[in-house]
Amino acid sequence: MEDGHTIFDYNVGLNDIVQLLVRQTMPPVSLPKDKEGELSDSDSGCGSGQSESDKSSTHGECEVLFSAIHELPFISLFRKMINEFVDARDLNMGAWFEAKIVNVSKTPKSSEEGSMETDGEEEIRYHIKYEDYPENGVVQLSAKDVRPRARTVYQWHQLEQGMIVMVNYNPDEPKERGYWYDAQIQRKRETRTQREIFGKILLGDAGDSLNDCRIMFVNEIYKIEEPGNSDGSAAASDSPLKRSNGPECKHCKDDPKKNCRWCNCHICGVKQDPDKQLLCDECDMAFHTYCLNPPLTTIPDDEDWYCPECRNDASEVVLAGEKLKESKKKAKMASASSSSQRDWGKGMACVGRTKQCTIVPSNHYGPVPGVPVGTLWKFRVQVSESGVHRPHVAGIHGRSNDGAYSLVLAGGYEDDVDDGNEFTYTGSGGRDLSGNKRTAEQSCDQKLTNMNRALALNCNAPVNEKDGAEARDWKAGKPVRVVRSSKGRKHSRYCPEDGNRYDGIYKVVKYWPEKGKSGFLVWRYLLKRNDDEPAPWTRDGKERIKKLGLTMQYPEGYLEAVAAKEKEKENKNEEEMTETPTKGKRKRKSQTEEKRSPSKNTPKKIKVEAYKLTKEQKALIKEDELNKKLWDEAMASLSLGPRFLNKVEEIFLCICCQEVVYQPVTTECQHNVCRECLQRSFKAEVYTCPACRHDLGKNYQMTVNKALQAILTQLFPGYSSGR
DNA sequence: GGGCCCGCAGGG
DNA sequence: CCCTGCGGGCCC
Repeated sequence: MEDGHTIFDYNVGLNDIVQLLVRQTMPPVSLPKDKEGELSDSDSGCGSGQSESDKSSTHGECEVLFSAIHELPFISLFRKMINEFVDARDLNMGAWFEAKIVNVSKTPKSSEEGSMETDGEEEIRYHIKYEDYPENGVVQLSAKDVRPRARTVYQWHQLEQGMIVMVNYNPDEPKERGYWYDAQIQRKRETRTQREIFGKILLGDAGDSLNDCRIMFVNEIYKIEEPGNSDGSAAASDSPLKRSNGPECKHCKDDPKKNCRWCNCHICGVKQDPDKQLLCDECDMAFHTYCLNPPLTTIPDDEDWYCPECRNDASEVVLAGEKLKESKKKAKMASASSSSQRDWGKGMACVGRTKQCTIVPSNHYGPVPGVPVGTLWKFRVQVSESGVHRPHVAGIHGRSNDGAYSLVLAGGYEDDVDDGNEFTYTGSGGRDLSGNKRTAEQSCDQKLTNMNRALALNCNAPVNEKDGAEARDWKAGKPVRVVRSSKGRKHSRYCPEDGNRYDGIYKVVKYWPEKGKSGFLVWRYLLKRNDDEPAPWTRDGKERIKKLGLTMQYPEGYLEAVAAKEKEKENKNEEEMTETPTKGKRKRKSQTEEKRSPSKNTPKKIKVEAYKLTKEQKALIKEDELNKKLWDEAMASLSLGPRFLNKVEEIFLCICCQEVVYQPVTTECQHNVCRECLQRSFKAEVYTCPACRHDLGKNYQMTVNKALQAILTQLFPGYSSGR
């Protein structure tokens, strides 16, 4: 994002997924005042195990390179250094390569604020050329990344634990020859047949370090040359024997006869015409100009070139301050051509979910654990979030080859009758929804497809798409969760006065096609209640609702937002009132004010019946000794009644998948993670606890906490299905 | 109070 | 990807 722009400038909406990269601020380039201090920096790998006093003793007997530079006139220093053989670090890999100094320059050290003010400090830049990579040209490096060429190979007996040396290592293929890295020796072992050295590979600024790496080439371990501590200038001016690196290409092992799509043309792999191979600036793969489609006759002039796989369509890129491109889907929607100026971003008409029910899968039959009969939500979107009825608008939720999981009674069809324990319901379809509508007049016959077929499958009888069917044993049919909406109140006295209420489980007794009032064929269903939990309109049901403290649920922040709006309105009214004081009419309390007060007070006023654990559940909790602390915390919430389960869900949420832990592994650092999630982490070579980054070790034994799994399955029956 | 029509979620 | 839909807020 550009400075001064907000998420809104990019038209990012609720629930959009965006990818953000934190922009790196360039670290200030600095040169410590004391050169010695810099060289003893353990990260640079220099110093090779010398004591501090040893290091300072080198001062004074230095040769030109790396000596107390600012004491010499710069020009003479420059002359003496040029053409010296050095090892230079590749800042990306952290490995050292043979190089030659071609120039030395002094640049003022820039201070942290980026001002060009110099405080007398200057930085020496070495301009070097890698011997084996002439194509890299001249590279500028600071002093810590350049040092005298290594020339002393250690004898086996000279190697000791703790020493810092230069070794050949291949991080990708540890048994193969690789590049030259600094390493600290961690272990040395000798058997009759083998000599083993294990070390910590030091990557300098390119990365951390790699622990416990087996060094394959123990006869080629080099001493790191001390700056200025050489046996005369010969060593620095004669080219020492070249060290051998691993093959450049790990795919073809540099075999010139093998075609290779990695180190040569990515399309044909043929090792010819290197001058006609273009390098992609993104993936670094090479491409023959003539292998491209269409082929290029000349090398393009552009500074950057991207291969067909990496090239971005410029018209798809969103620039700073530009709005996101409309999706193809949205472009096709009727709204695209509409000239409506309405702001659909406000209110509950078009909001997306902010939560998702994960304790049961979307194709779950039966009650949702933790949601008792009588639960009341203001908006359909909340019912969706709860998992009781997932579609935002649709009346039936189901799958045409499985069955229906839930439905909403909202009086959408006037044919329907409802006497609470039994109701008739009309299927969906048969309407012309063109013009981006969600509902319309019945304008053609309904078919027993989609949700209509789904609901038919709940009936305990073979499906009949022509005549319908009646259940042999209606209670044996698949259960349907039923929600009644206040919108149905005009036809049914069983619907709530406000909002949407979960009324329990019903079953399909029969279904049949008939001519509706519209004159078109509709599918009709008879459903009958089959739930042990008392219905909300019964005396028992009302009592239970009271006991459980079930009150209207509003979306987070909704009441506050409405109250603020109301206040604004009243302020306006107030002004008008003062202008006409004679009317003196007492203002009616606003509707929302009336609603808010009872719901706010309920937790205190009405004592909620505590959640009751069965004996077995209690025993299982006790058995889960590893999580005693967490269970103690959860048990303190038993008094919340059904909300106890929300607490448990929160406590045992897997930090990786954000669902209740499944086949949980309880780590030694007291966190619970799904075994699968932890395995995924290990596969990515991250061996730490996902919750706290405590190191678990590569060989960590993942033991599923069986007691925890058992109790969670009891509390959330069915939560593990589909995982 | 009723018509209009939007985004969203979900199935197919 | 397309199709479907017993919501819901704003405007007339």
